[in-house]
Parts: sequence; structure tokens; C-alpha cells
Amino acid sequence: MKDLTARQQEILEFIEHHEWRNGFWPSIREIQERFDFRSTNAVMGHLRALERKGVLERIPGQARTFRINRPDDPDAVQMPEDATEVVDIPVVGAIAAGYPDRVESGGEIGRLQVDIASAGFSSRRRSFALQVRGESMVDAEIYDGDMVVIEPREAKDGDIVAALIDQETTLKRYIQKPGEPPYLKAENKFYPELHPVNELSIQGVAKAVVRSL
Amino acid sequence: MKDLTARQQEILEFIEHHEWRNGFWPSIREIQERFDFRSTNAVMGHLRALERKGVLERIPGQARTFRINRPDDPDAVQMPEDATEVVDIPVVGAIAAGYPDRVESGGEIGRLQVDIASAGFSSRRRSFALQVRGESMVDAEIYDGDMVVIEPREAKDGDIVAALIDQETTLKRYIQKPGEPPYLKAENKFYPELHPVNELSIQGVAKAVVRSL
DNA sequence: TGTTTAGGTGAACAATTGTCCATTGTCAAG
DNA sequence: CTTGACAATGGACAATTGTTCACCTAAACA
Repeated sequence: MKDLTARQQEILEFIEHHEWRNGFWPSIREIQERFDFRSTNAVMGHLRALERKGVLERIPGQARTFRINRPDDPDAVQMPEDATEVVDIPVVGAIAAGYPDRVESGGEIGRLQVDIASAGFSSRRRSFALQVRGESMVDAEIYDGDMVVIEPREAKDGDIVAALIDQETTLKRYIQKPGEPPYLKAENKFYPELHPVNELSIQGVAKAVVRSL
Repeated sequence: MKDLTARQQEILEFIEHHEWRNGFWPSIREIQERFDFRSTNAVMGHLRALERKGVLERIPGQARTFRINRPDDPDAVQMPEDATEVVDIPVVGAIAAGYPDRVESGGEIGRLQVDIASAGFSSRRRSFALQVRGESMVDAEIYDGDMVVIEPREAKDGDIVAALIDQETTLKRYIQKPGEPPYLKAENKFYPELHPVNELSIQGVAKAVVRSL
């Protein structure tokens, strides 16, 4: 593909950007306005050049009918190399007993995909997401309805963990001071629950919170 | 939301399908042809009904400028058969001036993928994520370092919006009471900032929060 | 020096496209 | 029986939008 001039690149980017922002393509005169051209023909020249170089297609005579030939996938924004690994996470409401992967398929609410680079996950682990009920973690800024991504691993002091208490999975802060037995603590100063730790009951450590607004 | 009639559903599906296949929206007369209407006004009637029911938006007088409000419930969305439709979102830190709302490739921190069903997104491309700096939204439970998913669209009263203030993108609460001019408000009772609204400066509405723990 | 290419002005034109008016018919609810 | 929502016809109009012609400047080039 021939190289684009700086100006042609600008035009192309504006067209792409307009579509991305508004959901539809710009008209010639909208491009003209953006670049303060005094003539629509300035735009026409650039469009012809872009078509000649094969990066752009149009349907003659029809309004706002662009088609951009992106080098890669036409629709998807191109993925940077470091973002190829994506964690695919089942979202579960409450886990009655056992591990989340033993939960029957009906217990799955939805799925969540989070890129490793942006959230720092290790993809190899069997992560899952848990929908929070109740106010027991409000002091850790986790609220009713939030989804918390859990990564199965051993907890260390200060971690927020998903733990099985009374046949139900709940979020608690894991406290382990040197020389003392560890315990679990709810992060709500109005309901300061404390629980002894059964090591087997800890299902994993919270790595991220996702909240729909 | 009111239910659509069978005919309205057909029209809507054709519009969506057309965009899916061609990359741009159909004109009124293209819809007319598809349904063998003898008058464009038949199409107009359906479009008005769809707008009235809130599933469709248009820009009056402008060609091929549809915007479809996909319902949030996953059942109603019957786009293509690939059920793994995922919103692929660039994560940006701060957005500099120049192109106020443009995400330059260098400014990309990472990438976030959120499944539509779990987060209730309506658009599959135009969203982006913004990393929050500062404490201006702590009373809305959004904290320093959180990532906020922004969907470009017009704000309504009570929305949390990403707005360009002093060449910098910030999160604010959008307040618009009937009969009063709208304004922006920081959600922090210790720093109760207020800003007048420049309509052009609103980049989008916050749809979700993602926080790494 | 002449020629090509990129970039642009200005005005006019024609096709596309959205909009509106008046009317007709069906059907279900009140 | 009337009313209102839904669906559609037919024609006209006006705004939007793409297209073209003639002409200009500057830089690159051979």
C-alpha cells in the first residue's frame, strides 16, 4: 500500500473517528468544516487520493457510505501484542458449596472478560467472578451488586478473600498477624463480624471489582 | 419500554442488518425498497414509532444517521449468532487537547474486554475506558486508579459523565433540573466543585467501573 | 524550464434523501 | 358506534449531500 501524506492521514483519521464516536460516517461538508476548508472540493481531492491508494472505498453518489480498508480485522480494533491473553471468567451469584467449577451451568449469571495487562491477572488460574450481596465490604469500597473477580490461591495478610461461611460464599478481609491465628473480618464498621479461618474454606483472593453504573 | 409490533421489529432488524452487512446505515428509500412500500411515508411512520418507543434515534434532516438503542437484556438482543460478543475497549489515561475526544494510539494504557451481558452495554464499538485520577468522585464510590468505561452518548440528569474541563478529561455528575441550565458537579463533599456545562465538552456517560485490587 | 503532484478556492449543478400533506383501510378497545 | 393505534398510498417539496468545472499556489523533479 502506498504511503499516505500527513494531510491524508488526518482526513482518514477524522473519518474513522467520526464513525467511532457517532456510529455513522461524516458527510463531505462535515469533513470540510472540521478542516476549515472553503471548498468541498478540497475534501473531494483527498477522498479521491485515499480511494486511489486503496485505503478507502465509497459508493458514488450515496451519502455517508464510506468503507475503510483497515490492514487487519475490519471491525475489531487491533489488539496490541501484550493484550492477546484474555481471561474468560464465569460470573456466579452465590456458591452453595464446593468450588465454583463444580457449580452446575445454571448457576452462571454471565461472563466477564478482562485483559491481563489492565488488571494483572494470571490467566492460567481458574478465576471466577462473584456478585456481591450485602454491605459487609463497604469499607473496602465494595458495594452491593458489584462483581468481584476471584483468583484461586492462598491468601496473605490484608487480602480480600472469597470464603465459604455457613454454606455460602462471602467476601471478607483476611488477617494474619505473626504469631497469631488468622481470622476473617467483614469490612463494615457497623457490623464488625469476625470469623475463625478454616483453611479449606478460602476459595480465592479478590483481584478486581467490576461495577455496572 | 413498550413492545414493538411485528412490522416495527422487521424494520428495526433490517436497519441493524444493513449496518452489519454494509458498514453504514440505510436510507429511507432503501428501507422502502426492501419492504416494497409504494411510499417513503410508510417508512417514516415506522421510524417515528420506533423513535417514540425509544429503540431508535436519528438526526433530523441528515442522511443515514441512525442510532440504535439496544435493550440491555440479553434475550432481546439477537444480533449475529456469535454469542461471544465482547466489547473491546481501549484504556486511556488522560486525553490531551487537540482532538479533545480522540484516543491517540500512544495514549493507550491497556485494553479491557467486558462481555455485553454482564455489564449491559449497548454499543459494541464506541466505548472507551478512562483511568481515574484524584478523589473528585469518591462519594459516588469511584476512587483514584479505578477504570471507568465510557460510552459516548448524550447525558441525562444524574449520569456520571466524562467531561473536558481545562484541557483535561474528568469525571463529574451531570445535573439537569427542568427549567434550569445544566451543570457538572464533583462527587466529593469536601471539594464540592461546580462547573457550567459546555455541551460539546461531554465525552460520554460512565457505564461501569473496573478496579484492580 | 516545463511537468507532475499535493493541496486548495469558488461557484454551480444534480442526485440523493428526509419531510410533510391529504387520504384510505383494518382492527381492537371502550 | 366511535375512537385511536397501526399500516400504507401518492405526490410534492426542500434540505442535504455528492459531483464537477475552471482556476490557483507551491514544492518536487528531471
